[in-house]
Amino acid sequence: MQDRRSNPPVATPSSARGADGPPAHERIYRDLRSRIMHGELMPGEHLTLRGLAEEYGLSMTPVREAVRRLSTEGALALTATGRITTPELDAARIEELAVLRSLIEPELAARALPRAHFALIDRMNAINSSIAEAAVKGDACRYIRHNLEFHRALYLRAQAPAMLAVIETVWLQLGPTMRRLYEDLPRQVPPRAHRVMLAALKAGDEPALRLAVKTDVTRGLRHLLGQEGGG
Amino acid sequence: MQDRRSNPPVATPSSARGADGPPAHERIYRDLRSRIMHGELMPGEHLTLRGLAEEYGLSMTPVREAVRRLSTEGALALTATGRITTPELDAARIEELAVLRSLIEPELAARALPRAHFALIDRMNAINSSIAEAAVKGDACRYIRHNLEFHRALYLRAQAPAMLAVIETVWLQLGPTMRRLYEDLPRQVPPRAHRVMLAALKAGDEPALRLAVKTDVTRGLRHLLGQEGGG
DNA sequence: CGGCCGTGCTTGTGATCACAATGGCGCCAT
DNA sequence: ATGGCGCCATTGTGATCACAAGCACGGCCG
Repeated sequence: MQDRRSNPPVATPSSARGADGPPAHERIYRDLRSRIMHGELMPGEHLTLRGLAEEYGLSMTPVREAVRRLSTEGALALTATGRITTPELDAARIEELAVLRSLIEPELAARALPRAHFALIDRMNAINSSIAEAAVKGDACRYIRHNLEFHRALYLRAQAPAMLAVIETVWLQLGPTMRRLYEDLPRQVPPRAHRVMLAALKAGDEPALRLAVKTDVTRGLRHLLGQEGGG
Repeated sequence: MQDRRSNPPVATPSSARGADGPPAHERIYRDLRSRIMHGELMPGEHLTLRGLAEEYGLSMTPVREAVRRLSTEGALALTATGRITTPELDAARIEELAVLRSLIEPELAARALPRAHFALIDRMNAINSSIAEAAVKGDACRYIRHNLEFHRALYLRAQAPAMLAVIETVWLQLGPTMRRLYEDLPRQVPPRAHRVMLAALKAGDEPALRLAVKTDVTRGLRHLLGQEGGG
């Protein structure tokens, strides 16, 4: 790229701030985080600070902060020498993360249950259709994105930001691996457990909801572990 | 501080690197994280990048990364304008974090149970004594530190790094609040549930262990919520 | 005497630079 | 032809600087 400034010593930071919204490092962080969580990056992919900085039209400083935050969350892995890659999870790690999902998500669902209006169920139904659509089109990224959106729409009603943050971190860590899964595997049936969840939601049946959520998560686990040898 | 270098343009980074161990930003991160998790900082305390930089004898750059990572983990709170404080948790947030503990820690304990040698139980007994000792001396920091050490010693045997990382993040968020709790409250009995945990461990009784862990965590919750109005 | 506003110090943000270590690649010797 | 070695480009690390937005304190006016 050309020099964006003619006077040698410094550049004007104000010129880069098109909008006064969130600061640059926050924007990179959110964008990268979303891309990783939704499986837009394959496991083992290499990233560089300068590459990302150029991609986002910024200097290394904010990029570094974003990358560091993401590596703390397990969304990115740093080699011993500090190189940045998207993580490759082994079977044990995947199992752990799936168990965390099965521990936390039923609780979130149960907390959301009393607050689940009809509008929410309608919305979840719509998302469910989008999932099926993405599955038919073989769009792995969209499939993952809508799948998580389905869960998040429900959990947002739980009024439990701390628990939601934790579970999103788990999703984040699973992001690249889920990408590989849905890339390789023939598309799974449009989610079956999701329909059970919706039924339990309508019926106000908490135990059934908890079980359905756990089943949904565990089903994904089996697939992830089943193909782990082939990766 | 005086200028550490006479030539004006740049300083030599090599002079600051006394040891070639972990990089500076990692050291600050770990140190700050430990201090926060173990309640060495009160809730609502103010920190500044330049202040921390001076305290650690570094520039703002690595400090910024450490602070950002910690704020991502919920160990530090940033005001809307970016000011850094140690978080003040409300009752709902505390309850959430306690529930997360009660969901995850029994699972970790159960996974550690088959691997719990005599040496581990001995060590946990010793830590338990240290807890009682700190309680008598009214040393809140040491009390918190040994209490977490007690749990961590057990959970390390679970061979579940991802789950351990998550629960440590929860501890981290509770750090300053626990500090305030143990500061105000008259010292609680030297942990009762810990003895039950040890008994269940010796007996190899998983359900009893799960219950004991959950009880230990929930007991802390009640105290935290009970005094929440007075903070 | 109290509330409002302006000014200045404080603080976070982002860019740039110098440096060291690493990883990759080609070259040379066997 | 292949394996080892050394050089160069790449990449992360940390320091420093310029800038803008705050917050606080003090002065001014009501």
